[in-house]
Amino acid sequence: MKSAGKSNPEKRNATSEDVAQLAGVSQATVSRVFAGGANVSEKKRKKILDAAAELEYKPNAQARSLITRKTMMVGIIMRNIKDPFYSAVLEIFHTRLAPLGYQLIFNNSENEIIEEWEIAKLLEFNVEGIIVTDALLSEGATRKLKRSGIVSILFNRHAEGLNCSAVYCDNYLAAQQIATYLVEMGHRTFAFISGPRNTSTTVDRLKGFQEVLRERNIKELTIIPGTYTYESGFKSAQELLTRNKKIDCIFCGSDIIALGVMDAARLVGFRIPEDVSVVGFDNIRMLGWTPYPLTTWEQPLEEMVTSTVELLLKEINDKNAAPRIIAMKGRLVIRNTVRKKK
Amino acid sequence: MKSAGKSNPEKRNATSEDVAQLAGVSQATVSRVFAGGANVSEKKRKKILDAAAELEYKPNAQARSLITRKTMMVGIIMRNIKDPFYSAVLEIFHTRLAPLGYQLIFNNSENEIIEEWEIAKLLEFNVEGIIVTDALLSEGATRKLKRSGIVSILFNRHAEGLNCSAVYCDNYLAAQQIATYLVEMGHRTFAFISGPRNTSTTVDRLKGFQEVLRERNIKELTIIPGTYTYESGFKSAQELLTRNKKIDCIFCGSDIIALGVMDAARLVGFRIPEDVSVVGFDNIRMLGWTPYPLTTWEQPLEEMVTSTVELLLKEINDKNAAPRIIAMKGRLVIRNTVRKKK
DNA sequence: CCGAATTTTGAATACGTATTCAAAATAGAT
DNA sequence: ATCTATTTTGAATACGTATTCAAAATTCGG
Repeated sequence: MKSAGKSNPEKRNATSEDVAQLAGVSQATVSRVFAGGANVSEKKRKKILDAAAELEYKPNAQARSLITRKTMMVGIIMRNIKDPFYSAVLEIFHTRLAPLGYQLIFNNSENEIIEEWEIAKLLEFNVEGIIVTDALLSEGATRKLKRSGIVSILFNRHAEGLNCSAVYCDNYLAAQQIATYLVEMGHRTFAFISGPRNTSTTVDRLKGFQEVLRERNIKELTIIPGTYTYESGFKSAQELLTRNKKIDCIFCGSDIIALGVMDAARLVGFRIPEDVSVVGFDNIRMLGWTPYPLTTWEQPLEEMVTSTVELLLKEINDKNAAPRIIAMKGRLVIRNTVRKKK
Repeated sequence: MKSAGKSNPEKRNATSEDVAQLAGVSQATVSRVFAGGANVSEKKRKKILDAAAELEYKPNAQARSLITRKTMMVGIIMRNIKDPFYSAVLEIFHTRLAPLGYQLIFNNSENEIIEEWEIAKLLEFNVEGIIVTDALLSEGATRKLKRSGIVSILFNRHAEGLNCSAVYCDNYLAAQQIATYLVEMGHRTFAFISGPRNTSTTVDRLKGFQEVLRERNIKELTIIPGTYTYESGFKSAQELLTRNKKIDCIFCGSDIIALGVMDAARLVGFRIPEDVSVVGFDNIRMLGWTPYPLTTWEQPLEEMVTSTVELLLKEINDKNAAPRIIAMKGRLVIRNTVRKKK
């Protein structure tokens, strides 16, 4: 005896052909109702919709995309999804793309540079675009994408020669403003606990920060590159503070790094901000939590995602559009980890 | 003048037909090479692979799925992606599914119960299965999925009548063991700051916890339902501790809740664990951070995801398989937020 | 070297839709 | 009622692949 119940596992989903038959029209007309909604008489439209409802018909996305050459799918490749900043990014991307009918194919990567093999599957699935967060695309990957007519956009990174659009927070400007603020608060000796060296993020921030220091003729800047993790921040701060006690202020490459820095500092006996000031970057939600009233730079998250999606759509609709690089501003959020020094 | 550069936007991707022509064979043979790898002579295979490489040919997933009736796509609907526990879950799902050739379509939802309209798009795209984390499927949605032959699996939830597979941590057992541990540590008055009431998660834990208390003839248990957020935990603890100072221990529905609880408690002047003990649930990575040395229940994350994927594949390959509900154990992780009371 | 068994191959077809083109139906003007 | 302009319709086709079926090529045993 077969398994009971009404569900018949052999039954195929209803097709537009089935609907057409039930409604007494041609398949073409059914298609018109579900595609453009082009000219079709009210009478038949109603019949078709009724038939479709009865059969629980829904258009087949694969068949449709075969003919329209639009898959309505976008790939997203993320590093660091465990960082709350990027969890939020993902959520917002979905919130923006879903109403437009786009599906989001999620991919994880550990790599600083996304290579061809990592996008191969997305190519087979003919995504219309690829969003890459916190990482770069290799030259090979970029070339392949371009040749396949697939739009790609870097989120929170940019690269000069790469011929690839990007949306990011203007780290140069941000670092300048942060540095200015810190100097005006009376700080003179600095450390920068950053993310990986040679990424645009780190380079730009360093440049902006150093520029201000140079103008003010301040020389004390220790640079410690690492990764964007709590552990990295913790370790770096521990080393820094035990070997050199004369740091006024630590500028961190991300909030998560800053949390590690704060915990390490406190563990070594430093009070924040009395003994050492700390500044973060991102303004993640956690900073509302009491142990971490971190002064930080807020990235305009929502706007960055909005711009990215706009750019994406624009390039999808005009494959000849030249790549654009959009820098967004952000703002300093002052909480309680920077002291006023006399 | 048109935009310069070699990329020709009108160029279509190479098809198996193109490859066939270049290699001097039939389209069918090309297909055989890329599909099953079925019988095809070494000589021709080589020719075909060379031609394919030259044309940068890759099979078209949509066309393929049309004929094979396998889309190699799985949908995942997540609540609470901002909770680090679930960020980790997502990452692991991708890590498990990618090597199997499955693409993961990410969806976000705020809802406790996923309704039909939220899965409609996934149905159009013919995903082979849907994973739902931390939420339930409505009856309508479940019925629709079943009728469309789409597998669905609840992750970290379960429901009796729903005829839907589930993988979750055995909350009943966990709560029992936690309660036993707490009682043996000398605690007598308890609060349970939980997630939403009426979810299996909360119900099971409450049942297990209460059972132990009943056995030991302990009556003091205050129950405060909320959501799985820091803010909810913070607020609940604040209320609880200002109105009733005689709580030995607070059992929290998730680690994130517990972090809010701890911060609130400290703010009100309670030391942890000297004045009040706190226990969490999940064992998120953040617990390695110094301010939060939380004793908690570790969910066997990796194993849970592994089981979910196994179940998924099994049901995809045998649509008649009866739904299974798998409860996994986990273990108590003792850190430093529960005191030994005399 | 021959016949049988086996492997390899290509022509044809199906998957489910959108679109083109010409025919049919309708509306509109007189 | 007649003729024209417009709207609505269906037959046919294309999208790019996997698979079936029968024919062609190869291998094998003696």
